[in-house]
Amino acid sequence: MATKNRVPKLEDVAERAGVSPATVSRFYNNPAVVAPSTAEKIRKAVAELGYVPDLIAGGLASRRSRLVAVLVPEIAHSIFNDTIQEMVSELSRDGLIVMLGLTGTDDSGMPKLIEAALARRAEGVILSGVVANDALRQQLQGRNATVIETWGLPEKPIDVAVGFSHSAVGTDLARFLAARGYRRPHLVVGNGVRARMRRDAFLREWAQTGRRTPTQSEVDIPTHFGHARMVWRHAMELEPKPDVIVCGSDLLAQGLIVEAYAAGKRVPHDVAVVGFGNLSIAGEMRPTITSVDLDGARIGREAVAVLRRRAAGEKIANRVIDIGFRIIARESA
Amino acid sequence: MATKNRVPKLEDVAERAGVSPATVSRFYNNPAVVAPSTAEKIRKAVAELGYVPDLIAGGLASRRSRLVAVLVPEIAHSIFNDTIQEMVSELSRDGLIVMLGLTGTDDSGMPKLIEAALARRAEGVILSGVVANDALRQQLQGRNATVIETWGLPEKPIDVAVGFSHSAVGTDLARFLAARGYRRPHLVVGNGVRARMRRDAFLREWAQTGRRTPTQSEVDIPTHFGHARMVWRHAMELEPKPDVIVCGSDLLAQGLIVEAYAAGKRVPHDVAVVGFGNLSIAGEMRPTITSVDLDGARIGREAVAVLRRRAAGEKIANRVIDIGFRIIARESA
DNA sequence: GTCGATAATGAAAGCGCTTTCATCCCTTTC
DNA sequence: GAAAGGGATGAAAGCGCTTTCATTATCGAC
Repeated sequence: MATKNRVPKLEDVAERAGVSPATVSRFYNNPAVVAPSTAEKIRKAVAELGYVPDLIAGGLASRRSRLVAVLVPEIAHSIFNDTIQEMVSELSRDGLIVMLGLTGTDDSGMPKLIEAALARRAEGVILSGVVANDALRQQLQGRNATVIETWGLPEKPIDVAVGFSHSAVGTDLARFLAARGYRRPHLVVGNGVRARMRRDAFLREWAQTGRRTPTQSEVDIPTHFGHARMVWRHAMELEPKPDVIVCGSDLLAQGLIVEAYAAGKRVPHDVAVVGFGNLSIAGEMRPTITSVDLDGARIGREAVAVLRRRAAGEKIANRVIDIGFRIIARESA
Repeated sequence: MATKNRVPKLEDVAERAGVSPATVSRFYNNPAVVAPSTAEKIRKAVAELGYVPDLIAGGLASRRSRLVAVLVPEIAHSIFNDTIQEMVSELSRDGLIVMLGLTGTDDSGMPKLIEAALARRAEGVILSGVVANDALRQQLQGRNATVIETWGLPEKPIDVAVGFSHSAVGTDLARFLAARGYRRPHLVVGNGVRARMRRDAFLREWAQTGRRTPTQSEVDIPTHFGHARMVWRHAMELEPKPDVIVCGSDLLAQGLIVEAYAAGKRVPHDVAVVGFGNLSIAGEMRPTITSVDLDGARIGREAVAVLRRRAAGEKIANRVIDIGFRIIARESA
């Protein structure tokens, strides 16, 4: 309101406060060095003018974008949401903003989004999943952005990775179910890299014990509630019937329980079900759902922690951070 | 790889292609005016150098940030996710990036995030919900950013609003249930402005017909699956028992159906349930859930359409866009 | 009182682009 | 064949900050 029709700039504040632009800049970026009385004058001028610093100009001059790109396949039904939630909250605490990019479940949007992130000179790029494409790896390499791959544990990360071993999940799940006495698991496998890694490890482990090969259904990712009808029908047609259905997500597991109810069957009495992800519904469903707990929020926290250490100039010794997982035994299996 | 240890800039491309920097800039921003042969030389130089334009510098010079801020309360369980999904996809098609901000369910993070958005000279600020705080309205006003309030229909929008009338939902729901012959609705009300608007309108309409006042439970927002146990218990203790439970979200409705199953009751035979939001599960649950369809994706599309029209210099005649809603009658009520 | 150290500030040169204005060189047109 | 028009390009002045380096003021120590 003070000035007419013009967004006030640093210079205007400086003039009004009777100091040089350099001092106003310091007031924002290095307040410790400006004298309290001067700071007060500046604060007053800022308030009167309604000045908001232009971080675009600032970013150009300081070569710091204060921007972190977070790229995920999708957000509508996503298991990544806890991770995103945590990252966005944490980053904004540091004055960083996040650019959200949706790559599509097939990651086809990735190249353009990475280019967009680099074009904005993002200080960090956080990807869900491991980048397989070599050209992309190249492009990400050698920029001065921290690149964090999440939800997987690549042998050679582009830069840093935070996740857990999908193979280990498959193996442990096989052991867990064998130990509980299940004989005929049916695997519901999402058509994505990670789901297949779990499946393969499961099959490998299961074969070790000389049992017969589990049956399988394939579903599109993200697997969700609505897939349950088809999976249920398929599973119930099998002969012999499976005694446990291993799902790629808790939502699908929940859906199967509902199908069971609707069909007058009981979980786990007639068939057991195990989920994946340990979403809040897993503990809230009736029966509660046995699931694999992943702590998505922790992935977010660790990723941000890496960014912070980089910003502080620390070397990152451990470039592959395994946050592990836990199989949570509940009522459904 | 071509240059050692230095991110190539526009000038480097120009030099390598044997043209002036201005021409390279035009190659990106106004390709129609550069001669095909020149364009080819530039393309080659760009590829060899691995050049990526610096949009921060570009933004400063052109006064276009190509950034829009999307501010929502939370993302982990959010009904806004379809809207966000749609907006992000659409915007990135236009070469715009989105800054995602989480304001918290009480919107306490809003001021800082708005400041952050303005500091980046965001071209658009999309808020979920209507802004009540006057200081914030002021701050948003008069910048040259398009401000879009969503999911509500304020009388006086800050700039543009895209949403639907929560009061109308309440009224229609009351009529709908009355027409179906229900007598004793129990309302589950989230402790937020919008839920209360629906509740108040429902009560008003219900009172019109001279029926007795519905019972209520209050729950925290976002309302979700896990609230169902408590709500179910509460509802079943009422005397006389409600014949229909009206929920603030489909997830809660789904939870109630599961509680009913677990208690050996049937929906809608023993008690009916209606949801809100028409998430995909509403149509997939057994029984399918009667719900209020809102088309969150459409809100996203309309918001982006407004941004596009502004960018094209059009005047926005209709500043309050009502996308309406539909009550979808299904099995649960 | 003088000297050196320290704290606070200012002057000015960029940061890597965009865009206006001017220039040059071909086509057309009569 | 000259004038007019238009297409393609270049030169140069910023965009609004940050940051280095220099300068001035202040203070304690001798």
